[in-house]
Amino acid sequence: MTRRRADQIADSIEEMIFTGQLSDGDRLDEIRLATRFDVSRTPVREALQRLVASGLAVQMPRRGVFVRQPGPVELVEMFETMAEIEGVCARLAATRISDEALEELRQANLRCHDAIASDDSDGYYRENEIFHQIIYRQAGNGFLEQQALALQHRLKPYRRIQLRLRGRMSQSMAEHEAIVAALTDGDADGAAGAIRDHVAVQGEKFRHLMAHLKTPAQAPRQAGPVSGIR
Amino acid sequence: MTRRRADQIADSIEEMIFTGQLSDGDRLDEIRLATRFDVSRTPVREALQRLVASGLAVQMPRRGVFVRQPGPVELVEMFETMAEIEGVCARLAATRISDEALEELRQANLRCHDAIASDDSDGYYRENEIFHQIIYRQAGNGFLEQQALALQHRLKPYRRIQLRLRGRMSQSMAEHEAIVAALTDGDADGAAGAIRDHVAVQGEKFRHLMAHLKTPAQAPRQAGPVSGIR
DNA sequence: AAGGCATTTCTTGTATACAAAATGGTTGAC
DNA sequence: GTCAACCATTTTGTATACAAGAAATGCCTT
Repeated sequence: MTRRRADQIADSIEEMIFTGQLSDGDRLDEIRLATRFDVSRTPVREALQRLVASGLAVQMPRRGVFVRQPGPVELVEMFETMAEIEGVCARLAATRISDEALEELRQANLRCHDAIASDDSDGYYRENEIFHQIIYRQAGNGFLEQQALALQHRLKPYRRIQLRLRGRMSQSMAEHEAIVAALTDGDADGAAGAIRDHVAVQGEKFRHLMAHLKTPAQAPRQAGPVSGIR
Repeated sequence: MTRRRADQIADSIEEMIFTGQLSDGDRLDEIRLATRFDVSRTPVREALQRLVASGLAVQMPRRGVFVRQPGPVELVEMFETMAEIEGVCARLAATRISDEALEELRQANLRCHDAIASDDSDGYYRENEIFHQIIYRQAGNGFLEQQALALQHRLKPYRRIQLRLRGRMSQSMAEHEAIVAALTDGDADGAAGAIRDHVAVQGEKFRHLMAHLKTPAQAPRQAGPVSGIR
């Protein structure tokens, strides 16, 4: 699978948005990006279209493409949606999951545990992601799985932050174990409720962090076309 | 909002895919499409990218873009996902819906009823869509609403078919009323279950139709690059 | 005659050139 | 001094030109 230039550029810009090098309202200047990546405008435009399609940017015809960071309200909505979708996955998985997958879940949990023990935040994050992805897959619905993966990817940068909270990792672990227990019992509603709360609490924690860490003075949604690339 | 040429082309091609003028595996020839729409390759390429992003086509680097009609398995998965997402919307809406929206639902149902009385399949289809969209909105989560709308749009051509089944419209009506009743009572689980079954049965009916109407001999997924545009 | 290799042709991906629209600044009128 | 209209500049959207990789064709060998 040969990767096209435009795809790499899209990933790079996405990374820049995730890491905050580009913030909400910044105009994505085609020419500037083109010189930056040492290509012509064409692949840059294709990359921008991909970002627009995935919701990371918005396009105003004849005006340009602008970074579109979700505000607090939308973030809460996205986390709620994630929680509900994961709930659906768990409910379906409860009746469809294989014994092997259950075992994989327990293994992933063990590795999560190890990561906590060695205070390995990155490691925990990675294994936690795998844990959830196993559940998506065990819902036995490839389309749903893709939707869940897409949303998980989109929320990645925001999920990461709240892991730093004191005790959050071990609390999260306990919730994982409750989820596995419900899935083992084939308790559809129990599993759905458990994972729903598990994800919802992430959103809640994140919301708290946002409110405390920085009060971005409710940055104007319709920010002016100020380029953030220097 | 000025519409760009590329967007119009994307919609046109989407329409061609929906109406079957383009079928699974057909290669979307840039030059042919460009001459057909009397534009250069550039806007055509942008349109194709949009189709790829929305899942209606797949791109094989350096090879081209091909129509990607979901097969029976994926369709079942998509309907199941739609049923679950609508279930989520209903469950959230049960505690959030306004009295005005409840009244709108009843009105939409009345119009559905009229459409059945006058044997107006198109009218029923339209009002039915509105009914569901009200529920999406009343979930009180704009992000979730967008997801639901996107999936509803994607399943449009397949939902339409099964309405032709004898008695399907009146059965569907009855289900609608059960949903409204549950929402009125604030019965979250009841509403979720009702609409989930309501949508799931659509998928089921569709599956039956597929199996009976035409057995397309399981068209090869990796169809050759034969252009379907004459 | 069949199979493999080289060449040719065709298509995608990228760069550049051009057109049209929007922004910004300047000038002029009131 | 302020507001509006006009012009210049910048930027998007589209067309065309060019490069590189893939498929197709034909030739040569066995």
